[in-house]
Amino acid sequence: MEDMGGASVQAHQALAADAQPPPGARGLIPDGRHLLDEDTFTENFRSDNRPPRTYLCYEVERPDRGSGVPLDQDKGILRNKSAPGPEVPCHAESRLLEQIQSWDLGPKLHYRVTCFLSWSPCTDCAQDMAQFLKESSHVSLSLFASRLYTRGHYDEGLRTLKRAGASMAIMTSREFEHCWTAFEHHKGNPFQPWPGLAMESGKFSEKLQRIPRLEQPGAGRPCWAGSVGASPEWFRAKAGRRWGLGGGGLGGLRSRGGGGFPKAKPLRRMEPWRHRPRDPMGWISPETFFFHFPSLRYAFGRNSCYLCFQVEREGKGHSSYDWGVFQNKVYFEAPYHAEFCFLSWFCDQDLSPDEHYHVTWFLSWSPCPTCAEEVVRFLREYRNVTLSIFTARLYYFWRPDFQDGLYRLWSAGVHLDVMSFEDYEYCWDTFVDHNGMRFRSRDLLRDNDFLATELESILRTTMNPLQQEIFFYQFGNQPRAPKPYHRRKTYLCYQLKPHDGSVTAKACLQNKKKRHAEIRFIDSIMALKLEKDRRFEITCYVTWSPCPTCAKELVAFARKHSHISLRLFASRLYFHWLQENKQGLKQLHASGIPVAVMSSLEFEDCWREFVDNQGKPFQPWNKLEQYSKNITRRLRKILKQPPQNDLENEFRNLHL
DNA sequence: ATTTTCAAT
Ligand SMILES: [Zn+2]
Repeated sequence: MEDMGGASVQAHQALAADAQPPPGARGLIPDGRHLLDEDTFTENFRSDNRPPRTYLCYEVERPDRGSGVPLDQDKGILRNKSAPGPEVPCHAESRLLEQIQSWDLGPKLHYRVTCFLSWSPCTDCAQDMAQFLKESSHVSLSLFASRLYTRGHYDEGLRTLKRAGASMAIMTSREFEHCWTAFEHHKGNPFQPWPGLAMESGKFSEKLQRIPRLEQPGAGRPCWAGSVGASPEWFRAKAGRRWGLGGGGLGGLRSRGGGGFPKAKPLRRMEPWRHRPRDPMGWISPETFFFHFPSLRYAFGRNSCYLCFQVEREGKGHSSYDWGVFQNKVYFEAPYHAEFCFLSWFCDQDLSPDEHYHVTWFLSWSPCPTCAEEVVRFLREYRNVTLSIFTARLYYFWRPDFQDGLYRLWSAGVHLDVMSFEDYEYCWDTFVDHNGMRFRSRDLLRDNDFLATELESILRTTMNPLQQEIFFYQFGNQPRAPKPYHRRKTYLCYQLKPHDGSVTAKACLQNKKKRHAEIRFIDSIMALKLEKDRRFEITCYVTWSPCPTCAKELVAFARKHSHISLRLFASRLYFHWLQENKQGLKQLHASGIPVAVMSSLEFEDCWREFVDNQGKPFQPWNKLEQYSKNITRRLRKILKQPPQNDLENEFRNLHL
């Protein structure tokens, strides 16, 4: 800047160094020193553009004329110089500092510099400017940025700059108009705000204000000559609706290498802030968090679901990070669960098969079976995506179909867990508009232990599908348990269908917490709240016939729910020589619950419906039929039935 | 606390 070129010449040099448009062809008006042409202004300052370069328009207010600022430099336009050649790259802000330092300023006088930047300063520039301000008490600096440049530790930079006394704000239409008038070769055309200006500007303002400890008490919005302290056009997003504002990065995950050059479009090509109806929002309010995220067993009134997500993207030699929040919503009158919103947004991103994506969800409700199915399908298709789900509460956790959904997620390799204290803290720090407030768990963890145990037992004992070895061992009808010896426990596989429809629910249950599988089965069916005026049929396959207590419970269940007809097939008879047990079986029969012994037909069906059979056909074990016949003979004796007859064959064929 | 529910699972 030692030459006498002035701002426009420097900018020309910058353009030349860029080797992009030939000097003078675009950008600055050749004979209008301090003016930008209309296209350049629009391209660089419109906040919905994201060009990989920075323009800086500055004005200096001097106490008097001739106080050290060269006449033609009290106002100027600078842009960064990128460095394809040997030159060291230089941000526009550095060039401004160099320029100011080249002036012969009177140390007793006061100078006010106002800058309008197309991108806010990067970390390094902000630090440099802060340093400069500390050394130059006779200069004050006001910055207006069209957009926040959010790479690296930009927030620290801005904080430092602010502490050094600079004032900072996002440009509103007032500032754009001022720039238009002062720096733009507008040929007399009035400034036309573009659609969405106020919103874009407001979003960046919010983001700027959210930088912790940025605002100093009493520090207001900066003024530039002529702004007369008019109230700025703060954009206020609708309550609870904020959109993510890319870049940056959060605790522990922020991208490194701040000050990369040139100021390029942020690495992430995912842009959740583009506002389409299914796009995510940014932060949620503390109220939302404390209402929607506590781990409660009885969660009254939580009629919606929040999904806070982060996406860690790892590619060759680079990685990036994205985050946001989804809420379930109705879109063209159709409801979409939050999970679905995420998936549809994510699949819309510019994904590369060469990169790996690790997705983490923090959910207020765990996924429903439909969403679980959707997720499983998604993971099958996107092999380079892994998913972790931390859920605050379990959605309909007592219902077998919902349990099954969770089990399927888990089987598909999803890391699934109930949110822990640390997860809550992380969510607070990352997704909540906490305004610097420290995390307090308050009631968030109230039923956390219960839910964690519940999930664990769902994943452990909701065995859908059954593993092959377990099926063979547990359902085997050998008189003695084959070696190596394991205890043969009760497994109950049930299949429910409406009389005139196809299967609507099925699951395999074990005893749990001293509740026999049969009782859990009754619980499961009750939880479905089946319509009373419709007829249903349930087939159960059990490894052991019911104990007397369970038999009684089943009888009571059948009496109470006459619209449900129930059939039982047992592989083996449980302590059938005991009078009590015999009695139970008789009672079942007497109350319209037929009990029969599983034959190869039933084993085959059980294999097909409940076992992770990997498409293989059922292979009967040695003497299966013979054992089955022996047990059948025993049962008939108990039930005082005549030997095998056609009636029984019909019964078997009826439901299969 | 046998009832909580991405409001219509
Ligand atoms: Zn769902």
